Amino acid sequence: MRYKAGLETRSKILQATRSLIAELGLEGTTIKAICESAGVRPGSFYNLFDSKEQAIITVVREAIEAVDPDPQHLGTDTLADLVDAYIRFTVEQSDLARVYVRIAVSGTRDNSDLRGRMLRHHEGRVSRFAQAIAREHPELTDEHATQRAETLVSSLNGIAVHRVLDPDFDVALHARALVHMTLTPI
Amino acid sequence: MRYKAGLETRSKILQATRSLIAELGLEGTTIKAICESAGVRPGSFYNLFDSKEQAIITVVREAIEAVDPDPQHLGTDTLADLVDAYIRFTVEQSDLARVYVRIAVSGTRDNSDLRGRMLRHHEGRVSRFAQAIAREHPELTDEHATQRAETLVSSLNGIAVHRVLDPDFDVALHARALVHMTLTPI
DNA sequence: TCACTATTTGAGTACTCACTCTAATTTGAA
DNA sequence: TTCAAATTAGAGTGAGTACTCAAATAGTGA
Repeated sequence: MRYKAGLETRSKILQATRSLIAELGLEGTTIKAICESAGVRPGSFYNLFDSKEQAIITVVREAIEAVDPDPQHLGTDTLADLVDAYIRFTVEQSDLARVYVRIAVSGTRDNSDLRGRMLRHHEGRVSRFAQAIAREHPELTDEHATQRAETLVSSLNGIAVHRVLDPDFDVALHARALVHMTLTPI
Repeated sequence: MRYKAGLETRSKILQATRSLIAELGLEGTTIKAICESAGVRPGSFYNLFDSKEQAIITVVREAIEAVDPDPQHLGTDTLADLVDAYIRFTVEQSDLARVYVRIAVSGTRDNSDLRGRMLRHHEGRVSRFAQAIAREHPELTDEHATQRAETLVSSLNGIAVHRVLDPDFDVALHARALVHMTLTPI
């Protein structure tokens, strides 16, 4: 992918993948459908992506990065910012949030490659939440901040999963309750 | 299914489905694999089940019912009992917990039949949690108890999802923290 | 302009899947 | 013992899947 034609094809494929996920879910997002929707032949697809899975993961990752309140990881984000970004992703990109969860729980117990990546991503998020908590509550030890961040992030994931089931679920309300509970001294 | 032969075949099929889910995950749980493992031909399978999905859902539902602390719904269960049952299911039957989550987030936005069943199941659980909270904390209004139950159950789901990703995740620790937070007066 | 590589083509491969159907066999109540 | 219904066998169906590959074409730096 060194010529601009390749870049354009890549972006057409990612756009088609995004639309298909939103319209038809993961089952409708086949290579055939992606290629038809992008106006491209399978050979071109496989010239740019190793697999269908790779294209889907790329779409999800880009969407998550797009709502990052501190993409450079400068430590300028507050807990409220982070939670807000999380809520925005789950509410505004609920189709991709569903795919994210599906990827997380796909495969078998010992499907180490993909699961490892998801875990690292989760740990990165926990770490940023923990730092934000520590900045706002210096009285907490790092260990405590991390533990609370871990509970909070996992709980937010649960909120997001439920929002996938029930579009009327008030994500913001429950997220706020969780943050409040997390920051209440015990 | 009126003769005992049918009942035996049914139980062989469910047992095979359970093993396959644990060994190979949902992708390995094909009709072919189920039938081979159960020593049965596809025709027999479809004499007893309408679809592969039905057999899988049966397995998951039976496992959830097996850990119910109050199967008759008499209102004798405490919040601790309910949370404990939840933890036991996610820890002891983590393969089925994974399948449960996968079913919940499968399909498209508007896949009403299955999603509706999952939602009703969730609401039933929230209602039992809310009643237990109300029994233990009569000072809370029903509305508040329900809202806290809703946050708690969704959060527990998140803990369960994360446990699926990371078998070392301390479900009990985080569940306890959540319960404590939920019951702390605001 | 040329040479080299990126890109595209699209028919084709090799496979899996859930599920069906008819005929044979077994069951158990009357 | 009879016999209708339950159960089983198992080859077969048709539709789908992700992905490949050799050959044609287009883009770009020198």
